Amino acid sequence: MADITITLPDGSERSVPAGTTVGGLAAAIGPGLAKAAVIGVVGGVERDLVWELADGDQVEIVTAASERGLYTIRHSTTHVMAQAVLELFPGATFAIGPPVEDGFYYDFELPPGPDGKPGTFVPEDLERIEARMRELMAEAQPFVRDELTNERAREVFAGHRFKLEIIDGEADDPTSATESGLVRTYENPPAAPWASPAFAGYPGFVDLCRGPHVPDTKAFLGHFKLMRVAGAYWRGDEKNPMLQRIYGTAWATKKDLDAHLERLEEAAKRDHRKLATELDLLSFPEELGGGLAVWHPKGGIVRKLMEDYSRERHQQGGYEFVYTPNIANGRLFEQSGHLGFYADGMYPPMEMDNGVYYPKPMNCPGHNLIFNARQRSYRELPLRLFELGAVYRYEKSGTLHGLMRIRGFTQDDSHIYCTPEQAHDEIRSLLGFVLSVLRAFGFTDFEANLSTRPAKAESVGTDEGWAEATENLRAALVAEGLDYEVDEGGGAFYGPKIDVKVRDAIGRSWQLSTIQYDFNMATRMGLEYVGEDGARHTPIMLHRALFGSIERFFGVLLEHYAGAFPTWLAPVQVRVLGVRDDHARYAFEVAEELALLGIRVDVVDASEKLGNRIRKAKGEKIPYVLVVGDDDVAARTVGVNPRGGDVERDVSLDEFAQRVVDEVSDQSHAAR
RNA sequence: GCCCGUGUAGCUCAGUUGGCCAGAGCAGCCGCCUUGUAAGCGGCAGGUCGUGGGUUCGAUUCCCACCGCGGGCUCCA
Repeated sequence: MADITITLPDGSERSVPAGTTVGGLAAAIGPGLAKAAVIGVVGGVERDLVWELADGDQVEIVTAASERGLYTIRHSTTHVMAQAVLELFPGATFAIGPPVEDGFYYDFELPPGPDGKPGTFVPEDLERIEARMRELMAEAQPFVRDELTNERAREVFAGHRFKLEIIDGEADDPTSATESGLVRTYENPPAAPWASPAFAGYPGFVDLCRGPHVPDTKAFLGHFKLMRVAGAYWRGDEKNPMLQRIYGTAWATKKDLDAHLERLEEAAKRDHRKLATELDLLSFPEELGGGLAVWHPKGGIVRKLMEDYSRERHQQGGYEFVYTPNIANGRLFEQSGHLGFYADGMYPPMEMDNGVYYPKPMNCPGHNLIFNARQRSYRELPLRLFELGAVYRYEKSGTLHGLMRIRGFTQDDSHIYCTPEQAHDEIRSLLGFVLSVLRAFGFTDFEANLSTRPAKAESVGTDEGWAEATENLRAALVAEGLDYEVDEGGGAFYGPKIDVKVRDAIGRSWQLSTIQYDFNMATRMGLEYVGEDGARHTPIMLHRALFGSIERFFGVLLEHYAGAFPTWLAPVQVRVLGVRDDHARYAFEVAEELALLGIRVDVVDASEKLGNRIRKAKGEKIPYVLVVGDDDVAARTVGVNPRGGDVERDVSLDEFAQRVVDEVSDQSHAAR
């Protein structure tokens, strides 16, 4: 047989016998790669290891170490899960089951129970399914690719209405594909035929799928765990039936799986709702209503420090401070467009004698009224209005989530009005300002999304306006050296935007800041300024939130620091403990001296053993515990027990005080 | 809003097949101890068992509804 020539990713060519498969090529390159190969990418298309290569193919071997390999493992694992479910629950059918970040899911519909409603999984079912999956994996059933005609596919999946919709092209499935009349499937031939066959002509499991898959149900699989069951609407539409979704996680090695589970545990430990209770920061009293929080003194001081710092920076940044009321006449929201576009997100109206009032869902209409309060000149632009504005939004009850998603919150909201000529520089400096403030709170790892114009019919403004605005945003991202992804068509109808995301201490990404153009509201609300030419012009209006929501940002910070706020933000910075009762007088003297320097300090008396008092202080994550005893009284010193550091004895009080003052000053100013 | 789960003291949790006054640790309060770097000892107090119905001789336990919370879906101009 003649040889064929294959091109590898490094550009090198290799001759192999005709009929060589992807797996065969991997073996020809080396035994290590043969073992590690999960799939191949042939001419840009992912293929199974048994795929036969053709002369001239460009081939890349994909291993489990790569993102694509891992995706394949997760995708194959979810097939095995579907097989287990369909076998264990006769009459069950299935919808889609793609790999997702960290794992996979599959959506099922179970046969109706005695009440006529579709069945549901109970948590114990997950154990049964997982056990069956491990048995199926042990059988090493091959993943067998096939292509069927539409007619044949309709016969095979006759009992599976969701699959029929996919075959007919009515529903999208990211992992299956129908094209040119042929339907691709993968079969897993079982060791013994199923008791109640679910697919015409097959002894066991077959699924619509474009693949590729691992070679068989044993290879690369097995490091997985079924995590939870949840409801999910078919095709993501709440008008459609709700299916039962099972989420799982799967990894290439046991080590990776364990590391993932540990990360989840770590995240659970950092959960801001748990820490908020433990550290007495804030609470969500049931009596107050869903999605509403009260701030306790310890949380209140941290919030105040955040807000003080924000105000200070904004003042330096050329912002002007404004205040607008919490409710407004419905006419304002008619004019701004909120009642037209955003009514679902607003609290219901209050009837008053002279009209209907709504709690404000956003601050922009109020700020626009300030702009409109008198005639504006180009000489006063850019005009930057800033407010820590409380807003209320009606979030559906099922979406509420601690501080991250609440109904009453405070935006650090700014609206900037400038001339078209100023926009480029203004956005550039705005983005720099945003990043600088975020850095002061300990975030160093940023990413951004640039969202562009949605379908024209849904959006306002001119092509030129959108193009220039988008270009200004892009230029700012480039100038700041920020990694960004373009979300094509992801902008709001009124303008393009940048969303800034940060990575926290355990690598999670949080979307915080946003910078948005608004081509809509300036026109709707008749904003105008008089230009150098004496004519009236519509200003460029920008929305900008930095923390986004003070509440949510606080929650993110709390999780980022795992409750251990840096000294400048810690509710209590220093706790003084006298060794015995008779050191109390000196302990208070120490506290007083520190307090005079603006340090937040408290004293706990000696009614408990020192060790226990230290333990409690550590539990409260206080940055510095000072222990004072006989030696310290005599020499005006302190014993310093810092959070996460070693104990230091006989430190002069003045020296310690200076250290704390310097540390606070350095930390809160580091980003400038 | 929809699906599943869950709801016992301020917090973390026990409470066998429905059966006498519902338990523990921590936290709180009161004593004792007088203490040098992550839990000294004793006592006291604290609960309409989420709320409201129902079944039952009897309900924290079983059923229904509602509310809150958790995980998802949807939503987030």
